[in-house]
Amino acid sequence: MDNKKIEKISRALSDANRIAILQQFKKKKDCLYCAEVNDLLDLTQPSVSHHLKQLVDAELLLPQKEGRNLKYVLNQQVLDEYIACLTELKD
Amino acid sequence: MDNKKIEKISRALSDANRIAILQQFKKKKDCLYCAEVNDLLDLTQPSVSHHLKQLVDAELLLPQKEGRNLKYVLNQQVLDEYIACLTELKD
DNA sequence: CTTATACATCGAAATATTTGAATATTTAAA
DNA sequence: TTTAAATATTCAAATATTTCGATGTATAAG
Repeated sequence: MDNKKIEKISRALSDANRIAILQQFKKKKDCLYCAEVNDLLDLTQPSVSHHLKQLVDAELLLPQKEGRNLKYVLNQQVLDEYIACLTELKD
Repeated sequence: MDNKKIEKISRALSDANRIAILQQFKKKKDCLYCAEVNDLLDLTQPSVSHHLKQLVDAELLLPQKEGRNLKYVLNQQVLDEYIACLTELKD
């Protein structure tokens, strides 16, 4: 993972709303629907869409269309790689 | 570690210059001097000072004065706690 | 085919971040 | 005690991010 990617993922994680989205996966084990995120956050739909886009662009979330709905799953591999880079900082 | 802290650390990590500073510890194993960071980055002294402040405010770096000089050490404990929070996201 | 639902995009305002010139502060050296 | 060196602070400009209203697009339902 290069520094540009580390920077992008870090930026995606640097917002309270986006952290809340990711933590919601702990409660809804496998996946989260876009509509559920709209209910979770105290923001308008375009703002939620913006935050989800940051997480998808960082590849922390993988989107899957289901008709009119959008389902997200956590990208554990990218998260693992990011954690590995941080672990390397510790020598 | 609460979400505010996760947010602050993530933001501190979301900049190419600050990532470069942290990675420099891999080469200079124990500590880094402020002057070394000024040499490392292609920025003016006030800008470097700003970036170091972000890292210190996030407690990723611990500053130690040495006369006129300033020495930084990596705060491995905070880094470990941050990594632990990210690991928890994976269920 | 028309309408409703789910989500995305655009545009603009508000806010935050990054940067550097100028200057201040602290401490060591002369 | 004057001067020089290392770092911090202030201020303003440039840029980026966040937010939301308005609107667009895709798909399902009637």
